[in-house]
Amino acid sequence: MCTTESIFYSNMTTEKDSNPLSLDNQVCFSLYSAANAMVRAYRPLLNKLDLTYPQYLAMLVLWQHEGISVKTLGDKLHLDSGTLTPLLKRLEGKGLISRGRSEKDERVRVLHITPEGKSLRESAMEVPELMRCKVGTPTQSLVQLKTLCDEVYHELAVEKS
Amino acid sequence: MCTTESIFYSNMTTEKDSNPLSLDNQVCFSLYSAANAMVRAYRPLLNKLDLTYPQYLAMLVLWQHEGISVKTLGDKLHLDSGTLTPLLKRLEGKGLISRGRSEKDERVRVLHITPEGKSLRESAMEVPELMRCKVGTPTQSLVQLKTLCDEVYHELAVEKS
DNA sequence: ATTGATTCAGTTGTGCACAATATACTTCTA
DNA sequence: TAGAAGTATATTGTGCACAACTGAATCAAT
Repeated sequence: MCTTESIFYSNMTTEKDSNPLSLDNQVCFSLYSAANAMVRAYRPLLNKLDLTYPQYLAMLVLWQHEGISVKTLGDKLHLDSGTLTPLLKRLEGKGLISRGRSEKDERVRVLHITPEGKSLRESAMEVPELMRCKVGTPTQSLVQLKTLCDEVYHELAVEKS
Repeated sequence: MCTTESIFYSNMTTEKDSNPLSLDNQVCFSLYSAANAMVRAYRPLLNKLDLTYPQYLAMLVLWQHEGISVKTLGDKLHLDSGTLTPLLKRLEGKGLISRGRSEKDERVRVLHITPEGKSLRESAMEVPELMRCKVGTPTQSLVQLKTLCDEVYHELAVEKS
């Protein structure tokens, strides 16, 4: 149940249009636009690695956790097999990973980094720094943004159970 | 040029892994996950209106601005014609909008709301409130989140020119 | 008026994101 | 241990998001 004490919008000035169906008042639209712009900004950097942003995210996890399953990867990235299976096939096609089978459980795919995948990590190391240069926003604000995004994510994700 | 004084990550604790290629340290991943979760949370609400989230956004603009062009709509939604043309055809297919031509300039499409589109606004009015109920996050935090998202968006969007 | 650049919308192709479903394998339980 | 229930991955279909490109209309500036 909800107290319905307030509507789902947020604008800074009280003078502005207070219509809840106005785009300017919607947090979600700002979130959506910022996320799109962010992926767009990554593109030229990741093109040099021949990776998309979701592929880059998958590689980040696999560089840290060798031999995990599709399920575990999906839990970490908050993505399902419908998204990951074709993405992982593309990474396999580029020779960056291998998609083996677990010996203990024939259902699970075990994901391994190839030597080429490993060596790509060197080029990827500079990406966070280059990306940081694109955003003039102070670091403290970015920390705050991350905290708020994580908060909203958990509010929306926990509710599923 | 960039001062490269800091890398593009942000974690709260100093004890944690400070690897810039760690998922836990990336603002962008939090932003990306929160945006995905948000669209997912809208889905059951918008299913009742037979709209997707981007379609809902387009309708929000068209309810407020009758007779605008695809270009103007794209400027407001930060989307291009490659995304909007098929989306608008789907809205037209549902009978919610009409896609006319400008008399002054034969290149531009003029978008109008149909009576059915207009009447859908009534049902849409409750969506922001229902959505607000899904997020326990205090309003003040959401205002802050919106401000930060808008800031990041402009940092990334202005750079294009 | 002619041409050269610009603008608007549309098309094509790729790659997510996800719902719904399928299939194969595993585990639980009677 | 046979069948039921559960789990892991894969498949199919829809709808974005965007890059790259096309074609038509308009504008600029002679």
